[in-house]
Amino acid sequence: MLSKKTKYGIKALTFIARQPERSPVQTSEIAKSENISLKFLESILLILRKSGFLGSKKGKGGGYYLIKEPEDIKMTAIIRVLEGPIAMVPCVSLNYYEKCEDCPEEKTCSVHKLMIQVRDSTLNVLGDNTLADLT
Amino acid sequence: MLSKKTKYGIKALTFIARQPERSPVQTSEIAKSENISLKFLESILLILRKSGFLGSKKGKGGGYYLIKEPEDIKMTAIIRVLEGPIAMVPCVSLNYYEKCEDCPEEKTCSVHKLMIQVRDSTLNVLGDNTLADLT
DNA sequence: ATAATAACCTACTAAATCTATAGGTTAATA
DNA sequence: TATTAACCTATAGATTTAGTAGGTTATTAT
Repeated sequence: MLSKKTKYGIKALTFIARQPERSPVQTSEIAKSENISLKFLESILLILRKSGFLGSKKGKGGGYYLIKEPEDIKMTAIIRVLEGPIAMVPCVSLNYYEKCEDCPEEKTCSVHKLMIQVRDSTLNVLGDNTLADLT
Repeated sequence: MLSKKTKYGIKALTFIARQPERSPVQTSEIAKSENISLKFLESILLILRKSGFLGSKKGKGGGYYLIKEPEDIKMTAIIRVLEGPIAMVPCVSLNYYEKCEDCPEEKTCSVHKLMIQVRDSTLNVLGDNTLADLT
């Protein structure tokens, strides 16, 4: 299940990407328009800024803006930052690999075998989609 | 992230499917071999029996056995029973559909658009794989 | 019959995670 | 100088997960 954090994060990024101009968008505007708790959204946008997706400007007329072009922002990158690993088990994760305690060898593990396939197909979809595709 | 419940369930089913004979396999044998808590595994196998994947036999020489051929058991079915919806958001779930409270219209929702693609690709993988493929 | 076995059932709990709130501080603008 | 909006820290309620505890029921072997 996708967390609300990730869900709201994607919605917010899409909202910003949809702006006709590149001027900063305020958190409150996004929160209101997308029905997201203001404080919760604040923390999400902060993460996205620190991860290099957004720039920010303080004070009146401030807000958040995209640093790169929507075409250059892959959904894999966004989801990895907000949700964590794309793989459904750590032992098939490319970016967050971890060995299973219970499993003696991955080669013969049925879950491993299956989840590699799921990971790859998900990775294909998320790698093919950019923010621009969701606009 | 895949729950341990589902992970263990798949492992247990694979273990049973791997048996050369169709005689019942005891929970304790699976638990020991796959490093799974006995009591936890008991509850999982119970679900799988009630869902029609396994048959059971009580008393000495009893245990669980497959009701259908491994080739006829799709991974979609197993995962839906143990994990719940395959979709990452309820609004794109085929079997557990639910409208999002925050989202006024799904048509223009970027998350919806993306998650439909993820759902379909995952569904393809899980629908193509049967228990026999993981043996 | 009786003892042993293994599935079956109910209830509970510790831990982790998620979602959100509260209450501020800092920097930029009017 | 006041206002604005990002930034930061801490906390708390709710939910889910993973597992434990302690039994009952049905089948088989002695």
